[in-house]
Amino acid sequence: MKQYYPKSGRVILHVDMNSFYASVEMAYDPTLKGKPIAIAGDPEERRGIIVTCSYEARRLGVKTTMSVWEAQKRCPDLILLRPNFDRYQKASKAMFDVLRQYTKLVEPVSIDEGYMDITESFELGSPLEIANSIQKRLQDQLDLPCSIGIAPNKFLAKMASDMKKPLGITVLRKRDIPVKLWPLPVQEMHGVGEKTAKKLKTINIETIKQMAKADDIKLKGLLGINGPRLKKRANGEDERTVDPDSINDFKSVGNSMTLPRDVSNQQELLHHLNQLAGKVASRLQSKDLVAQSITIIIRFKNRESITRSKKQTNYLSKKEEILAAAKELFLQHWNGNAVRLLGITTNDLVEKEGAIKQLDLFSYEKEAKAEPLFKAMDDLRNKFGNDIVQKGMKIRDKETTSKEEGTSFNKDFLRDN
DNA sequence: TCTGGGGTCCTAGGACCC
DNA sequence: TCTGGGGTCCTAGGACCC
Repeated sequence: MKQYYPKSGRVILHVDMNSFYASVEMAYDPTLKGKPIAIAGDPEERRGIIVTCSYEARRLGVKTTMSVWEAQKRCPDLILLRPNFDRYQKASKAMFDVLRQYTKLVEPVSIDEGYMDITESFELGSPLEIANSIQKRLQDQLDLPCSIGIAPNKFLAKMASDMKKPLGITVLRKRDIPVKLWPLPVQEMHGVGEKTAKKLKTINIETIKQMAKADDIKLKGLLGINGPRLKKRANGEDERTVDPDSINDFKSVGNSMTLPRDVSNQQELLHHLNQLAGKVASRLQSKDLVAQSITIIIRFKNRESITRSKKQTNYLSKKEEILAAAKELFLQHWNGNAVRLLGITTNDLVEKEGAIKQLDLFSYEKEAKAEPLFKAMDDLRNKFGNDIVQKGMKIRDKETTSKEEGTSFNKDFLRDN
């Protein structure tokens, strides 16, 4: 195999699975192949939406986030499937295991997409050869199609993987930017949504090229620090590194539910809050995390919503603790109007081991037994600043809790257990 | 008789401290 | 006698993404 030596810079891949949930279902049941299928919540439920759909369904006018009844109106033969998250989770793990055969520098960004830094992987072949090999293996071994972008940084790789679907491979080099990237509408940029596109239109920015050439001061006034950042991206500049560990740093864990019908009965709402608290607690515990803050969300019948949060004096992890904190916020802030959706989110998460250590320190402090340790930590703070001391503790916690187990990757990943 | 649920990041104002 | 400005924490809301 011909060796490829990078002349300069990085080589980043963005691997994006094509209509992931639908593809997993078709891999699981091949008789579904070639048919219009969609993954959606309960079809009997009036609030169900299309989560993902096959390309056959897309051709017939079905789109993600469309309500189920509208999708059925457009496509009467649509096959509706309930989501099977365990199945998708398994497929996802198998897929990332394949990616990690090429490099350890794999950063999952969601269940079905991730970045890879293959700068140092040139002994495996050219970037294009590597991308071809990955795509073929995912297809042959897992029966799952993907698109891959190849570029010198994350932003360009992400834009590139979007350019050809399904089963595309797109190279986007710096010199390709004027021809391949700049003609696109600015809302195609990752990070520019409906609202931002609307704002940009007020200063006559409608294409990525216009964004690339825009005035920094104007952008900053309009979009804050995100303005100049987007301009840099439009010019193909993005320094973010591929971080394999970022997936483990949870910032929040929460659950919410749109109620089967709008509810204004307090007892009933508290009952739903109780259910949510149970879900959040079990997810926190399975991740070995405790929370220092809690947020509730209440969406009313008219779709307006409020969030209310409170920093806690104690760490939360048990269902009863989470329910008590959520209930307090709810009773304090609910105005009695009919509720459409309820949610509980826990924030400021700390790994349980670290939290116990800190609690231990706290109780020692009360008993004034930990003088030497506190003095040592104070010394460190004086020397390096508080950040370093906290980071050190966090890193240590991570090392002790990291775990990995192998999975054989073949199509059977879907059928076992 | 439309529009879910899981997240991340940023902004902005007020409290509080020095 | 009338008045500062920086920094951090807490809270609420908004934009965006998959």
